[in-house]
Amino acid sequence: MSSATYSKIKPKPLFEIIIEQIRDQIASGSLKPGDLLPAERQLSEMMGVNRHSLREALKVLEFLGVVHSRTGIGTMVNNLGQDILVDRVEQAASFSPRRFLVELMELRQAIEPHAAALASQRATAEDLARMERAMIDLRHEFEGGELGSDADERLHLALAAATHNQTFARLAEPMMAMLNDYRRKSLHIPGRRRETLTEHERIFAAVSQGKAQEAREAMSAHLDKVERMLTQLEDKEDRTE
Amino acid sequence: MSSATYSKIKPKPLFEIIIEQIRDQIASGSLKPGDLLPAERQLSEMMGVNRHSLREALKVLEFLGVVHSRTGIGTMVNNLGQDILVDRVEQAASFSPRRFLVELMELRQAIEPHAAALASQRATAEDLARMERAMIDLRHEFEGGELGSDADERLHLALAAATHNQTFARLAEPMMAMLNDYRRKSLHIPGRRRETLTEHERIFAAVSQGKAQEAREAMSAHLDKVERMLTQLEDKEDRTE
DNA sequence: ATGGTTGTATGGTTGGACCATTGAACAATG
DNA sequence: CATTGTTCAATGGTCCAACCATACAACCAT
Repeated sequence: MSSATYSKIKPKPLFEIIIEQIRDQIASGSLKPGDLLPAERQLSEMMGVNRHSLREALKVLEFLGVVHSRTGIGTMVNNLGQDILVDRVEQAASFSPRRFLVELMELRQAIEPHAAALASQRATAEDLARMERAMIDLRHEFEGGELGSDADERLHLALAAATHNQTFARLAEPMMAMLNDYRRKSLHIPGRRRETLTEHERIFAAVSQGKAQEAREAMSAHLDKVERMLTQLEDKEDRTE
Repeated sequence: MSSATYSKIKPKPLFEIIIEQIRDQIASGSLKPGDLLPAERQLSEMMGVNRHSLREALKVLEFLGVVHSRTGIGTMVNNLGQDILVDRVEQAASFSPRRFLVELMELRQAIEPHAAALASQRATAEDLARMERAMIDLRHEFEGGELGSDADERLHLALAAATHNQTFARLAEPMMAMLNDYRRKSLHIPGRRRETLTEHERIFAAVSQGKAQEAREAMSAHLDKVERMLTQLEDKEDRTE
């Protein structure tokens, strides 16, 4: 057997090449927000591709919000944000089976209580400060009538980071992102914000005091509540469909 | 001036409607990950739109990672959410190769006891049969003087599958695969095989009898032993390096 | 069994056509 | 002069119809 290794041959689809080319033009400043792209017929000829292939690329960019096309006018570069980068993670949940959300919550039930226990043993002063900052923000935003879903996520991520286990931290990030949609909805439920606050306070207290078992149980109880909210929300959506 | 208000009339582009339709099919479970979509020509006719309009939608979904098309085969639904999580675990290995084994074991400590508890509640006769087969093979291979690392891995994977949580099952695969090297080494330690066998028998017994708490503890105890073997082996390698 | 051949279904790409909308230029109207 | 209506060219939106390249299955030849 030969020891030579072979890499997969992957001819890049045309539309992806076109996407990159247009994205580069925007990134390099050749195409500034507000600029009008050349007409499709003209641009496709310049690129040496068919108009359809060009349109496939333009539709992707339009869906991502990078450009927007209007009949009779042309295709314009949006001024929205410099980061043209696509976050697959953000949209992953909405393009996944409903069942996946339930599975994700079960995974949280497995990981986060253990993470809380580890964090209670390993959290540095810096870790605790970051968690406390999220706690303070969460409390303020609730009192101010805001949702506080960002502070919620930051707290969980800070806890994952406090385990000083990079694998935990790297896993927690997409898990939280994929549950973002649902998190925002659940915080609209009456009384849920106050509950959320006390549950998080209990978790943070246990972690900062180094009580591993208490931290594990507090997190587990919190996730039980969250999972109950999830099924409750899903039932409501099913009825309105 | 009239007090009447007018809302902007915005006809949704065809390709966005198509995207939503396909996304709903996936979210509702009508299209499961791994499923093959109808052929473009066929699907476009079913939807009453042109093939090109359908392709504009498919290219967006493909760029987002929801779906992937291959010439001569068709267009298949991806496991976007699960893929992201699996990627994170695999990427973590490249970030901290040295301490990754330790981190991975901590992740197992979090996931597998929970998985064992879930499996004890949900395992079907088929699941138990698959686990038992792995148990029998493990016993036979040990008696025959073989390593039995394959049977070991199969048992853990079968347990993960028995949770009937596909995200657990998918995550277990790379975790087990990356531990394979170490597993073979540890089974060379004198007496380790007999220990492994009794530990696995205890786990299997608890799961097959539906004892969730017992299964959790048995798995946790097993992983404690494994982790101890791991650090022991690492120390030995460090001395010889 | 192994390897080559053929046929068919698939996505990839191209060309061309027509429609709907837009804005500008221009004419018609008061 | 200001307003309104008309025409016209350019643009994106949609559709129809091919042809190419790949993949797989079935069959055949060795």
